[in-house]
Amino acid sequence: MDKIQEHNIDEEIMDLRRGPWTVEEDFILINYIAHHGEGRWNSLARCSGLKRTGKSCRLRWLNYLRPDVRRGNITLEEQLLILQLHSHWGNRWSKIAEHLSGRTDNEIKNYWRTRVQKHAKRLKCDVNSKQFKDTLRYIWIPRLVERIQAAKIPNNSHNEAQQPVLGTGINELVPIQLTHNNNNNNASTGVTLANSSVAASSENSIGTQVSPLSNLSDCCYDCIVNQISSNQDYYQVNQCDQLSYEDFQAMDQQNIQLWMDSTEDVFDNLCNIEDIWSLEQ
DNA sequence: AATATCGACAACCGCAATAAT
DNA sequence: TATTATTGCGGTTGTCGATAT
Repeated sequence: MDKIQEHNIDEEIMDLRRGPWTVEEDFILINYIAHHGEGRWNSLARCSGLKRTGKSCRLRWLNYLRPDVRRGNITLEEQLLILQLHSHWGNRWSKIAEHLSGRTDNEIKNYWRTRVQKHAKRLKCDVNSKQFKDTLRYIWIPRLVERIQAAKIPNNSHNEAQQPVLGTGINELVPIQLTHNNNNNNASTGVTLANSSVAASSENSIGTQVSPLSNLSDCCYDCIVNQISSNQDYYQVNQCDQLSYEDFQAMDQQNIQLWMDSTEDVFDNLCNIEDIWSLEQ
């Protein structure tokens, strides 16, 4: 008899329930934990009267019922953190979740799969590919930073605070404007991160007021898709002047401080990414 | 109005690490 | 020390509501 059969028979004998939790079950679980504390999930499952596995009880509590669990839309700041932490740690969801107060690993994992991976598909590249990672790093993340900054500016006619939470991040993509003095891969490689006054402009070419989202979506997104899918180096200014991966690395070294300086306020209430990483060393 | 498809999220599963015996 | 039970993690699947056809 294989393991799966054995497992199913065990569940039948114990008459275990599966699938979505009912309000009554939630109530029982909350009450039990209120009186006995959390942990010892198997004995909790046995003693509480719930016809669930200990695993199932634990998951329900941690991902849904726990009082400090934060639910709802992922904020821009959280998106930024997730992208940055994922670039460092990969799919270590629980580790990433440690740094997003109230968010569960499951929620972050779902966010990544439904939002981020979806856009990798649209860009026709693998989510783990260098192409996509670079897109995140040099387009999506800086764009998020811009939007966070914009949302913090009071009385701004383009104030995005009215819409601080997005269902998706890629719609805010705009091409980063790079300047590039390619003198044989020396340190002269330069970059100008997209200027929010230009890139986040809410006017289109004919001066019509449009939402920051709509003016970015189709034209710019298609531009990115076309360029990346046709395997051109997107990060070029002069037509024959392409940036290599090494250029990217050098660029990052040179401009990371600039970028951090320009986004200093953004991180007021966030953990310092570098600190987090160094603590993990 | 009925059906199909999609997206978001909840829940399950297998496995590995750790704790308890 | 070996065995068993428990816990936690990451990948995957299932469910359900919204939207498109």
